[in-house]
Amino acid sequence: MDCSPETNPVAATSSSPVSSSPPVQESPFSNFLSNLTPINTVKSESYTQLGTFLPTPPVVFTSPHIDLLRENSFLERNDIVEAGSNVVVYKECNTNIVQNPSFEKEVQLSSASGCIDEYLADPKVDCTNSAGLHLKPANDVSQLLRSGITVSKESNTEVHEVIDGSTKNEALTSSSQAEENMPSRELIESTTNQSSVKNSDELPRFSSVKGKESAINVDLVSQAQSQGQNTSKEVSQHHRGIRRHLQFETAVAHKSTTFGNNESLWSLTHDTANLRSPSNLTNLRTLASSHFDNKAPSGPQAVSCDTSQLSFCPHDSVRSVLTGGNSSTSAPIHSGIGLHLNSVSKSTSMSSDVFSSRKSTGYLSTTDQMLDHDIKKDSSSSFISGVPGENYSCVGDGQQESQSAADTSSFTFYSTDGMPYLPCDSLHHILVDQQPVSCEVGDASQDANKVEESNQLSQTRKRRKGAEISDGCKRCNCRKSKCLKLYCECFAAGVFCLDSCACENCYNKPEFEDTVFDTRQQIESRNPLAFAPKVVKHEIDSLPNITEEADWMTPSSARHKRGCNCKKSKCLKKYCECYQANVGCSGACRCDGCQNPCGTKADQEYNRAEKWETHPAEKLDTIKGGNDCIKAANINPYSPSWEGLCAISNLTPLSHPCSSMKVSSASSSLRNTKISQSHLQSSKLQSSGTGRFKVGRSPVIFTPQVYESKGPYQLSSDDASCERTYDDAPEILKEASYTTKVVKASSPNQKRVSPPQSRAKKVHSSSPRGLRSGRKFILQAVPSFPPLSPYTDSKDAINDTRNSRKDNNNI
DNA sequence: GAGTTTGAAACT
DNA sequence: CAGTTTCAAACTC
Repeated sequence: MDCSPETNPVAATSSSPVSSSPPVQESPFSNFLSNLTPINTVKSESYTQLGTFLPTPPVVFTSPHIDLLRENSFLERNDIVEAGSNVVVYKECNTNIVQNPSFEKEVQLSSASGCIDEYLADPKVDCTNSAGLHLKPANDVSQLLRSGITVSKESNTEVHEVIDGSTKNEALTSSSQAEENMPSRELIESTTNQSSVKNSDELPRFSSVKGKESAINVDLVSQAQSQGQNTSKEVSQHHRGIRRHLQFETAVAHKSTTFGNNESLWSLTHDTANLRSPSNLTNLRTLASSHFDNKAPSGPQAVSCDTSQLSFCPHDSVRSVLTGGNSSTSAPIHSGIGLHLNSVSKSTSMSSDVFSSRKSTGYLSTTDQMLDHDIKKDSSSSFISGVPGENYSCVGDGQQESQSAADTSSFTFYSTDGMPYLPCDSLHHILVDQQPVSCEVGDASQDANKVEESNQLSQTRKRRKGAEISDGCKRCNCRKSKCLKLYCECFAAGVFCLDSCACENCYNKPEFEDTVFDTRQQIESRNPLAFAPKVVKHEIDSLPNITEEADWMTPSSARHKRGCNCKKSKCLKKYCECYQANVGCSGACRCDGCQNPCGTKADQEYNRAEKWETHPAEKLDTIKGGNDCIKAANINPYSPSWEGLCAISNLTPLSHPCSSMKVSSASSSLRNTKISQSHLQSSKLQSSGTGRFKVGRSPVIFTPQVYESKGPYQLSSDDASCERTYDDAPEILKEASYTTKVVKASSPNQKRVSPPQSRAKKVHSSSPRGLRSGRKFILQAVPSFPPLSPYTDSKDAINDTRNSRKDNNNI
């Protein structure tokens, strides 16, 4: 696209070009490193002390994974194994990857933005050191790396020497183990080599965009994985694709910040809820990668977690950091990226069959995809969040799909709001389907044919009007919005537009990263939930002590967050977002003549009302209005706040589909913070208001379209609840969230299940008639999650009544 | 493929 | 906050 930065609509706030790199030898980085304490000398007991040095809390792996971790060299460097303990404390590099310049500005203060760079720059710089480097000007390493990037291949050696020398730590530099397990050096070499291959046009991109060093590094890593001799074009495209991936990584890294030290999020105990943590995802990916490296054929049993729960909300983490939130709620950015990168690099040698194996397992990570495509030499990273029940679409690079064999492309999986739940397998299919095109390399004639076919397919797809493509991938077709408004599906999903998009004058590209994020910030300032998933799936079947509620909840009680506003489509066409998402309309909808096959608004309202009528006790705590209450309550049934109440401990931000930026949250912006339930409760109950989140840039934009959340009190890690709490969310949302808790606290049969706190007391009991009184409701008293299905518990008579009312409503 | 319809997003 | 406009996807032909 002819998008020149000069015409940047938003502002050319962007990126301050990075001028020439300072002489490497003069970088203060050297002196800084020289003072670092060798990580290996750190004992577990000194974590407290270390904590002051390392903002990143230790990562705790449960014993079942210790061997695995060891086996995969995850523990070799910075890990601390407590003797006689089943817990391995893996001290993770506090890699705050801030690819996003916008975030970088914010995060640098409290995080080691340069950590990842350093980590990459010198494999011998362990995490501890890296973590400590947060004190260091973030640009130092970046500058070093830039220097390495910009220097010719011949100078790579010199660069490395400089870097190594800068550490002045023989222990760090001489460790063959580190060398072996931390192929960063190789990566650097490879990347620098590649950089030498880049044409002159590429270099400026690497070095001129502020805050992109990390992304660049990761890009380089990815490139290094499989690319030995890539053409400049390949590098360029690949780079672009990776950047998308990196955004996600960033989000992941930031997201992890929100996890408390003691939380088991990092325990790789098949805790699906944990997978919602980007950090976990990262680790899992890493683990999976590593695991596959060694045991590819055996499948990802080690990572048998349900990736479907993955969701990301980078914002939260970053904001938490920025706000200097307390450690309990906003742990220092904790990324695990180091591991990830490490594994990535280690996975460079992965064969495609390994990927096939992974794909078959249902666990596909960014790493997997990245590796997969790297192996194919034509793809860039992508992120997949196999969220069961979550719709993901692949925002793919048409070129990739069509030209993958010959050209580099990137793709990103989105979770589309409109699609039915797409199991991980679906994603696999997508990838696998692509594989034949992109993977099979060998026969020249075949390749040529495939390329031709791919090109044809690509053109066909690109011409196709509409975003969705047969493969489930989406691409926008924006013409006037510059892809910087929510009109743009890509932008809304938190992903960059792809080359395959048919958009015009597109600014939603990595080149305009700053613009994109600025715009996002603006939008979020108007509507903090703008990039939140539109649809969330709320499963309460597993609600402890509230099992009966499951009876009146549909198996997948997903609902559109805001509800639709259809007037003419009767919610029978994809114009309707609810219909598009395969979710029933709810009281939040303002649709007319709703005939949504997944459930009409009337059904929803009736069910809810019926339930409450059947169980007036609940009304005592929650009702103060009539049906309006229901509607009002439904306004935010899936709001982050609401979700946060459901399972604060299991926050799951998602941002873009297949989970990607249509698992986005990327950012989406999704600012999901994993906050201890107790904390959240207390904060909520304390009248909230504390700005746990600040609307800021979303590092990564992954906005899963469908969130799955479970009961508020389900702390089980098995439950993936997506809880997002937005302190900056409208008060109404907070209140709604609160009310949800109140409602959940009551079982249908009037069994009170330890209501959240005394706040419920504030809710005045209302007469049983309150529900239908028609009075204006009080949001705080309204349950936010209406029953999606008939309250089976309500007996047949009720059902009969319901049917009759339904008929009336239809009339 | 062009044109229309639709409803979300953006604007006022 | 409501009404209007803009926008792009969905849809129709």
